[in-house]
Amino acid sequence: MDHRLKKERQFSYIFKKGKRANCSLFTLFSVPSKFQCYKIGYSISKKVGKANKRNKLKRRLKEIVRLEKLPKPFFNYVLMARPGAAELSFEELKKEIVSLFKK
RNA sequence: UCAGUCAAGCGAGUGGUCGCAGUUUGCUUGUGAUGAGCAAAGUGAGGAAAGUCCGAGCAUUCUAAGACAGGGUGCCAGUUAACGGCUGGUGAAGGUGACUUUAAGGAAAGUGCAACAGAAAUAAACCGCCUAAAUUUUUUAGGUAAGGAUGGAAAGGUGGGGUAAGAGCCCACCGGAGUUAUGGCAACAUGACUCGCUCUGUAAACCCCACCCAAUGCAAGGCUAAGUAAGGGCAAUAACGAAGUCUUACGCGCCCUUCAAAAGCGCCGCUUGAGCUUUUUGGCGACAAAAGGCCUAGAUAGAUGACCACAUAAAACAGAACUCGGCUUAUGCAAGGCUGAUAUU
RNA sequence: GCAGAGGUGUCAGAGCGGUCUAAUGUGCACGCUUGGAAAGCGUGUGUGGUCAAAAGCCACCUCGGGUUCAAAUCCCGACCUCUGCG
Repeated sequence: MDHRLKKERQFSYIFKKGKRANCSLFTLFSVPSKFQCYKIGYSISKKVGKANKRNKLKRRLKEIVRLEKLPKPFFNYVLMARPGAAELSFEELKKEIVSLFKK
């Protein structure tokens, strides 16, 4: 099953209606859905860095989400990164994201 | 040893576990069409993938020819599919040198511009110098571009002769123009002879000359549904058609909306290509030719991450998006050659 | 991915080869006006270096080169910002 969000409309819907959870470098939007499988999208703006930095950050975020099994079923998420997020190491990222999902 | 200069080459290895994206094979299962799931095998970013600055392929615009406008290039020869690139030369400039840089045609086809300063800026008498006359403070007329002052630029330069004072007026050297000989494919170089030689700079100002260029970019464009479909508007020797303008030929009615959403990639274009590599041959070289071997990303919210081990395992700039050839910029290493200085032998 | 536009004092914005590089508005400071303010009027005002200070001089129109006697302006290269195209 594919757990990625891909459509422009879904992103704009979640940004509008979702509940926010903040920390210094990330924002998590969450919205309840009808389906059992969760969906998660990643939004990383150009201010974070150049193409290779954004790519690497996204891969790491995907890896953390996969290993820790954070998202609950019947929910859709968008994880947004702010400038500076690309400078963290893998372990630091892990702490940030886990605490964010607990909120 | 220090300083410099040229610069070949390399730029995250190997094995394992989990995870991601194509390909092939097998099994299961579908659509109007493309497909989807599971398992195994094997593959998976760069020297700049970047900037988008040039040049091509490829695709579309019914088609074709010409003129004007517009744009580009600009020493010579070669190289290439092509180029504004590259290679080898020539001239010029910089550096003690190795070496580096170079938009380097034409100002005698024409036009424009040259602020301020200065007497005068493309033609000249402000001061000065000399001669003559008047007057004896100086003024007037003429000669003169050697000196002063201004400027980025002042009428070829330096020295000597000459002269009332001066002046290519005359001479020597340098510079310039023309003719010619030799060498070179050529740019050009060297020499000889002639001419005393008015004619600033700017063409990265307009322009002239020579050569080249249609425009738009894979978000091009095509396929499935979907084509002689339905509706509306305009028009009759018209209008439309290469997308700036015009002419000629030629073709043909032209334009808009809706039926279709899933679907801003559902599928094709999409990776075998001016491809990579080894050897030999030709060439100073860029490069070319021949023979052998190889198949090496193809995504579409856009595939490479995490952990462990190997003696250490750390590291810059940085991520393909139709594809090539260059240029430019960012950046970690670095063999070796050469130059200058110092020291020792 | 492709195509295009721009960068000038604190801010906005003209100038697009030449006198002293920068009009105008805004902001800021001071003065006049007022019982006090606002508005209005007038004057001044970019940054850095040199200097004890003022005046003067020099440099700076995103940055680095080039053409020219002279460049914010013309040419080349970089950096940054913004816009359009399904």
